Amino acid sequence: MRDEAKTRSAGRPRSAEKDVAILRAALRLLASHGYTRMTLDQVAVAAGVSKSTIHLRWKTKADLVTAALESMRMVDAPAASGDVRTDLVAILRDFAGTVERVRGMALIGTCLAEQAHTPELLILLRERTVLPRRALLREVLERACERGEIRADADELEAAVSALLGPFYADYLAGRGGHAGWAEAAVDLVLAGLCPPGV
Amino acid sequence: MRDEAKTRSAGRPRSAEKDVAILRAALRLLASHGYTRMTLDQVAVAAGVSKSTIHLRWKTKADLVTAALESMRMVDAPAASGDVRTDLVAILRDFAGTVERVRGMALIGTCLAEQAHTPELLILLRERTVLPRRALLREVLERACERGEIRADADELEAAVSALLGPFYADYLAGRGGHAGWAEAAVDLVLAGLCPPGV
Amino acid sequence: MRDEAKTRSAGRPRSAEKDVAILRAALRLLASHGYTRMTLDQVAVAAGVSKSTIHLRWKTKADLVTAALESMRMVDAPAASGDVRTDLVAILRDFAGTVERVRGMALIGTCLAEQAHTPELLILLRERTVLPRRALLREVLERACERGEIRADADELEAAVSALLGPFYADYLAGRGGHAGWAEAAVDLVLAGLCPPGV
Amino acid sequence: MRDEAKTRSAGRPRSAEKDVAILRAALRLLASHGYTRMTLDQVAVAAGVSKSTIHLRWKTKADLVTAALESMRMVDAPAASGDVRTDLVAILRDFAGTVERVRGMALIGTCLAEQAHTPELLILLRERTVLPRRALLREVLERACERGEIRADADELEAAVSALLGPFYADYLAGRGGHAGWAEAAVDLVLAGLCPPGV
DNA sequence: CATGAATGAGTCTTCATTCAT
DNA sequence: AATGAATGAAGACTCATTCAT
Repeated sequence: MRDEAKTRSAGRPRSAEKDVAILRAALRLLASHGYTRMTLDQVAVAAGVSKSTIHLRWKTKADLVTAALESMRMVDAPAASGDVRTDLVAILRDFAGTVERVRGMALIGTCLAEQAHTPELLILLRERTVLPRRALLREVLERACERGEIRADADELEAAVSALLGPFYADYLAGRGGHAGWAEAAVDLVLAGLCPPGV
Repeated sequence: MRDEAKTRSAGRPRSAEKDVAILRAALRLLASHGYTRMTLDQVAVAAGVSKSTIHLRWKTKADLVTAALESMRMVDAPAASGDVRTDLVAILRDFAGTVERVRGMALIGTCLAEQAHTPELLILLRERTVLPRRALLREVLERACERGEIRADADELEAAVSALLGPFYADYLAGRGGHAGWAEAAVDLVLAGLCPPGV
Repeated sequence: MRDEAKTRSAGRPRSAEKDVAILRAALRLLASHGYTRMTLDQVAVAAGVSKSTIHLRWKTKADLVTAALESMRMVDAPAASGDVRTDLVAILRDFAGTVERVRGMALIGTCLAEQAHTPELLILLRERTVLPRRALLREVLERACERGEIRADADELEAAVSALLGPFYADYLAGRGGHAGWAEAAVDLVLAGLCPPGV
Repeated sequence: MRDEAKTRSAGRPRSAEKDVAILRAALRLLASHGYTRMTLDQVAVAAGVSKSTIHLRWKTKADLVTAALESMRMVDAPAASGDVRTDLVAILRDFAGTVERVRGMALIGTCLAEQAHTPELLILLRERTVLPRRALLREVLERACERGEIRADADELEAAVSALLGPFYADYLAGRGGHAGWAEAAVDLVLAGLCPPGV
């Protein structure tokens, strides 16, 4: 008999716990098995629900996976110290940590592999994880620009961001991922390239 | 009556043409559909052979794909001009061209996605394509080192190679892949970082 | 506070409008999709109620369909002119019209197809539609008998009724259903066969 | 190494026994369960093959059922005696016997019920069973026409055929199917209607 | 009463792999 | 050697039915 702003729709309310349980399970299985190998059965068992409960929320497997990717949250930005180098390194380390924690490379792999068949996956991954992380880095660089510590136009800033993140991917593919000091090396290289000539 | 490494057993010899046709078809389909979505039927049809003919040569699907990856050939190194910058840019451009031509990012994606299930894939990809390309780049850098144009130890050289290739991956994931000038920007950044202080 | 046959239990009375909406929807979907293909979801949507509301009234799908068939109403008998031929033709035409309007042949088909699994269906269809229609025809014939216009015993009358209706089914199955004049031809044939020898 | 007219295609030949076993099983199950209730599992078990073996021959369930219907063979025409009445009765009795033996009414029911969803079914049933039977009846009538025993144009002949077969369907639906003498009654009625006036 | 959520059994179809010719 | 048949083990999705609000 409560008449709140949001009028409760009739019937049994949909369990929010199950929502997140399903999405989490899907995301984890997606990373560990890949899109095609991940089965709805696995997700259902892992989430502790019936397969039909999944289908009640998402019509198809692609819908579920899409939603799972959409639900992905970037970890919060590391605290800014004000020092360019420190901040960039912090972001890159957090990035590497997150990728490792969520099996990010496998996730990226699935999205790349499915590009021809389910292009939404890569698009979503990009919007939810890649671009936000890049924005973080660019912001630090922009502020340094304003302070006159570095000099670069918009295009050069994008290139700098790619130069910061890129080595991580290249290292991973070369089998030398996770080696210490990669972040510092990348930051130093970029900052050296962007330092105003006179300094 | 060729006497090659493989000892010939009695009966009709296996057709070498079919070998390469199968491998080529597998590689192409692997890149376009991904490991799990690629079916042996598709490969058989594309190669113009029967499914059994494939199994006659490779016991399982994983074996076939492994072989296909093994058979992958790096394109020949671009001609060296002697100028560091020119040579590095040429290698990176050839790299980007090859990746695009063979749908390399999808191929990489499949190998990453299958890492938990079929780790040989990524290992093979690394050995056959990633590492050789890196060797090309490192060689150019090493020669420049010998000439005194740049200064770096072994570790720094590896890092430099990752800094050269990395932006390509980062750009791709950010949705800004294939934009002009990326190779030059990467090379300039790296060379700036490696130039001897006095110069 | 209606006091009908069905004893009212406490609480909100079941909506009679929903009853008929559900039954109507069920009947229509039964004819267009067949028993097994008709889903309760479709019925619920078509009737504008929830699936549970259906189950509240009828325990199972078979029960619902049975009730729907039971609720089927024969269209009223065409006005009798007193002339045998005219009246028979009128009944047959009305029959053909009804069958077409309610997709009767598909409905009959479902009942026949389900005979092994849900025999009530055919029984109900028979009682509610087939037999009443036959009674109409027999009545006309009986009156003609009393007037001495034709001569036949009970068995022969039943046979005559089958001879009147049968061509419709045979034509339908032969793909020549709905052709003009079938009713007249059937009536003429039957009347010719039943005419007293002396006439 | 036989070079016969039909060059044996390579590989293991497809088992003809399995072909007919599958088709027979499908037809039987179609009649007893109806199209939608019949499952490929049932067919596979009944035919003693694996489900995949069915799919190897027919892409979909509809294809299988269609093929089963196509494979249906009319029983051979009863021997002709030359006497119109005798021959017509013989055909009708054979018809009734066949319908009973193969659960024909259920089969017809399925085809009618599926009309909206799989119209091929009814079309096939018509071509394979209904029309051939009608042709048999019409032929007898036509010969009688030629001998001058009856008189009718093409349209009237078709109507006569429907008048012969129709009572069977009408009786069945009325619940009085299979009663003795129906065939004779139908034949007598039709012959009476077609006899030349002067006789 | 009425609704929407939740479920388990079931169905078609796909596919890597093994057999028979 | 090469082919096509045959198979068993899944997997996505549907649906009648039961629960909880």
